[in-house]
Amino acid sequence: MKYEADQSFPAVAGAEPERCATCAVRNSSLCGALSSNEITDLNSISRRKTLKTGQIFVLEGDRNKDFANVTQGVAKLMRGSEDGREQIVGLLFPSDFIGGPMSDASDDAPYTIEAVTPLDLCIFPRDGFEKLLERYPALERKLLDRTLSELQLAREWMVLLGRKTAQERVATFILHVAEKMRNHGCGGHIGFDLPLGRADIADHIGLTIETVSRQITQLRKKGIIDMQGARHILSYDIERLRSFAGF
Amino acid sequence: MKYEADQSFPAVAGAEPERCATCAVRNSSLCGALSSNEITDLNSISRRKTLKTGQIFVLEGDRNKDFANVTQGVAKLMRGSEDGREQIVGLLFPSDFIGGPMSDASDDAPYTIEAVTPLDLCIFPRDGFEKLLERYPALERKLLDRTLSELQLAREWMVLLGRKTAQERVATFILHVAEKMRNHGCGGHIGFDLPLGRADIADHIGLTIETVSRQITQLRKKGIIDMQGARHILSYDIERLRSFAGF
DNA sequence: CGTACGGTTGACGAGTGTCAAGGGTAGTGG
DNA sequence: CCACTACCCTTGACACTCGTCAACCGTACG
Repeated sequence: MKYEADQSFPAVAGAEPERCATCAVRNSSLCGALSSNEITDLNSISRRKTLKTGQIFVLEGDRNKDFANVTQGVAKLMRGSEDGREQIVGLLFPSDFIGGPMSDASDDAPYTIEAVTPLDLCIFPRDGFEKLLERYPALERKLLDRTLSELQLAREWMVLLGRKTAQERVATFILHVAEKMRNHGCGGHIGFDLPLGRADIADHIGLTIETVSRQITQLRKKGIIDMQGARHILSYDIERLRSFAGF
Repeated sequence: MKYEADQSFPAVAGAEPERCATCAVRNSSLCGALSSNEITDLNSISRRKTLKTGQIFVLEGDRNKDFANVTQGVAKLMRGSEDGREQIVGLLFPSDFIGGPMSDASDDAPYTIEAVTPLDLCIFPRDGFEKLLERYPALERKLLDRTLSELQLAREWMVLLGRKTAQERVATFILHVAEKMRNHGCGGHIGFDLPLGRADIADHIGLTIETVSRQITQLRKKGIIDMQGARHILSYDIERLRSFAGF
């Protein structure tokens, strides 16, 4: 694990910090709300960090002092119980934002965040970031937009968990990840590597490993999807797959 | 159904509009972010409306042109399929806000909103409200706070739907509503009327009417709760009830 | 080559859904 | 004021999906 903590790049007026200008999520993340000049302020309080697969960014219940952008990789947001039950309540892909100014509660982290692939983060200390939220309304507005989108997604997932069958859950999950990976090749077909193993898929869609495995097998036998190894998924007819995803 | 549409109260400088000053959710709703002077602007674009039980405010898929505050009563936020399956993704209590500036999608309503009790709303046209969001940063900040809280709640519900047993779901639901109704009498006991019938409870916690009914009976027989009629719930030992709610 | 880990498959059982009947309660009309 | 009706809730019997437990397979890695 390497730190590049507290490197602040003194800004040349009008010029954008190098590492922002070359950042993979410069425009798709929250940073897209900021001009080259404005982003200098954000860059000056940021530090980068890389996590290996399985490493934990924050642990449920810990004091959460940092926000972050995901610049590369995938992370899971999860909640667990003592008796071993676990629910993944969200996935974080590049350009997603971690944390929000929680006014209501203590600032304890409500969820554990863990890297499911190698993960690059751009981390901002809480205090500094909140000051910038006040200074730049466009930044706060973009955070609001993102939060609303996540709320809508969480509610779609409530429909999945509350009312869909095992088969529909798996089909919906595949379509969801395909969209997030932006790998749905133009012609209505998809092909990509699942970032999650069977256990994580199960914890995300409210099933067991075995049921997930069986349903994937079913979809294969029906010719809805094709697999190369356990992780690589292919589908040549997204519409057909979508018809298996329920409502 | 009565309208008091487009009554604008010309503001005396420094004075608060009458119907805001006497509003039950003046401080607990989004309006709490605004001073007496500022709220005059919001009042001038607002209109009141009362819905009877079962009436629909917006229908899933319809063009949603209004935002609103709930001033009295309870509404449900739901999503349904053609084949009759239905999931309630949220409940709206007094001081809750309806709608959000959805930047990403079309402005079609993603959910149906229906009154489950007589419902009083304070409605704002979308355009006017969004202008006020820009003019008053405190208003937008409060909307962000609220949205973050709802996101957290939605994710708690994902845990319920994904990993809890029928019994835990019912216990969690009771505790949740008790808290929302702010009727948990000081001494660790609660007593209140459920705003939802069994069918709506079932659609909210991802079960069937029959299973909900059976689990309530179970909790009664175990002495965890007591009931007077089908709607009024009593519990003299919240901690014990909480221990049945899972994690 | 052996071990470990993740994924698959099978047999079985538990928990919840489905179908059906019966009971309470509130509102309506005679 | 009482009976009738309609609706919601409860309860029972049974079916089925999905969870549990266990064995097996394939691949990666030492």
